[in-house]
Amino acid sequence: MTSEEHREQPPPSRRIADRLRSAIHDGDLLPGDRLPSERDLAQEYGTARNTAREALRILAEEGLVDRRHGSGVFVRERRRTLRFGAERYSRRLREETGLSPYRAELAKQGLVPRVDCVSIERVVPPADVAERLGLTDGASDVVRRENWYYASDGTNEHPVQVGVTFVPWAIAGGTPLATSANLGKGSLYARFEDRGHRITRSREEVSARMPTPQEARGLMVPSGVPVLEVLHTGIDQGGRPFEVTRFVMRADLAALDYDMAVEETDD
Amino acid sequence: MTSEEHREQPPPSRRIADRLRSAIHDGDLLPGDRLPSERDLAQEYGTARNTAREALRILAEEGLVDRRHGSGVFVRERRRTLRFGAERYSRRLREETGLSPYRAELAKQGLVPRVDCVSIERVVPPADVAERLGLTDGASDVVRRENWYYASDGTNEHPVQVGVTFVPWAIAGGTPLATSANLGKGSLYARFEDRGHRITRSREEVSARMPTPQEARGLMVPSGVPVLEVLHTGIDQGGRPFEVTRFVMRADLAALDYDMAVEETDD
DNA sequence: GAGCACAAGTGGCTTAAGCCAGTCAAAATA
DNA sequence: TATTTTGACTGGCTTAAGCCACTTGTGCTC
Repeated sequence: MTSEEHREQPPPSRRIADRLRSAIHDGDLLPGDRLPSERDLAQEYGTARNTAREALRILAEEGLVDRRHGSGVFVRERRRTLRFGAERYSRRLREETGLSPYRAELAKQGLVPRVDCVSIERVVPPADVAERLGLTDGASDVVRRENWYYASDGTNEHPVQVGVTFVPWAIAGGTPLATSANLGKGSLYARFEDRGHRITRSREEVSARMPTPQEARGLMVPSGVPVLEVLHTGIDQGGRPFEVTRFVMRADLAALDYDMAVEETDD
Repeated sequence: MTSEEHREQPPPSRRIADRLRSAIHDGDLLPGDRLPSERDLAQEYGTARNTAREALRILAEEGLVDRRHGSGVFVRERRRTLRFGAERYSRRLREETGLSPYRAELAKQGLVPRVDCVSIERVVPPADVAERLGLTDGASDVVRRENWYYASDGTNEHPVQVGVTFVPWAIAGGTPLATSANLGKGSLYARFEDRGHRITRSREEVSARMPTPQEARGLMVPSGVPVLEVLHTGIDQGGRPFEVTRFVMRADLAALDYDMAVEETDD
């Protein structure tokens, strides 16, 4: 080995990506701005078009830019995110507004909600759901309700999340929960109260991952945007779980707020 | 338009990716298995190597496979995730074990924790942090403590998360909080109690995104894995915020558990 | 003025070829 | 036997060229 300093420098595609990333962070490129075209970048840096293309792909993977076929590559706009917290299960909120948690949350932020109940079925629940509902086995079928949630700012409507709710047949059977897309005033949790289950605790297991191709299509998740997955368990006044919902939400449009007492009392 | 059915079929790279993805989901390829090499795939599907390469890149972006230079592409192993919940701030847990929340959490799961306090500085806090601490402006500097958290299963150690804690100088000044990496028995929250701030509420704002290049390097985040970002605010018995911590954690190694009372009482 | 056709420009995707760098096991060597 | 060397194989990255599909603005036509 000679005495020369071997300054490990990144490959050309990385260097181009680094420079563009800096320009975005420094404000030289503002949200909504168009980046130079692949062909222009290639010429500017003296590389092949594929190399410039690779640089843009890196930025797209990081979620910094949007690539629009036929139109160009644009600095991604920072969207206002919806914030969902546990207070959305509050009966007070429900009674004051008569709205479902999702509708109440969007109303607070001046957005127009739309919820689409795409299916109601009687099924055997997935293992993790059955476990949380305390259904050991056998006659353990549940009602599965799949809802799609959209938000509109007046001009554009985006899908925000999917929620799949599982309710033991013992609770849902013979009620609108098992049959009706429209659950009436107060929505889901009001119907549970009708059946004697008042939500008093909420357990939420939160994780994040990249969307599956189906999720990416369905939620129109842009590249470089993960999803938040929330496995929510509703627990009634008797400490019994009565409902499990799996939410999958676009992480660029939604976030979660939790405001909790730090417990010193119980175990 | 003629009468022929125009079955929109995906490009070759997608088709290869789809087949490999199915093989993974169906269990034909198990976690840890090696996928065919780029050159083999290209030959098998009669495409250029770059096309096979693109297929593997798609799977890597989805977080399904690990690419190891010189070695091959492997189905990613499902890791056991650490679950962090609000009960980790409990004084009971602290007093029983004498451990910091992180150490207590890992101990419960039989893993070996390591925490590295890499810097303690007096700085002007970022705007979002200052806002949550109720610092309007002026003499609003804080102590900034940066901690790196690792987990080891006995053979391999992984970085799990970074936590950057901000404490108003009015609270931290002249205490170990402002100077010492090792905070002694009970760690951080015990020291706050020494100063008269007992944590009674915890506000956590949870979001997810792709890591920045620095984060990806520092946390060794594999491709196709997002990070969870948690902005945590500690609130004392008087309802005053006394500490804000921004956690950035690998979403493949960690998740969040929240178990909360649904509030009917206060506003 | 409204509508349409077209052309220029953009990203999407592929090919075929090549060189580089990391890995790993087999073979050669001490 | 223990160590080193070597070479085959792996992914990393680039080039140069080409065709396709989508978008958009321009200018023409009715």
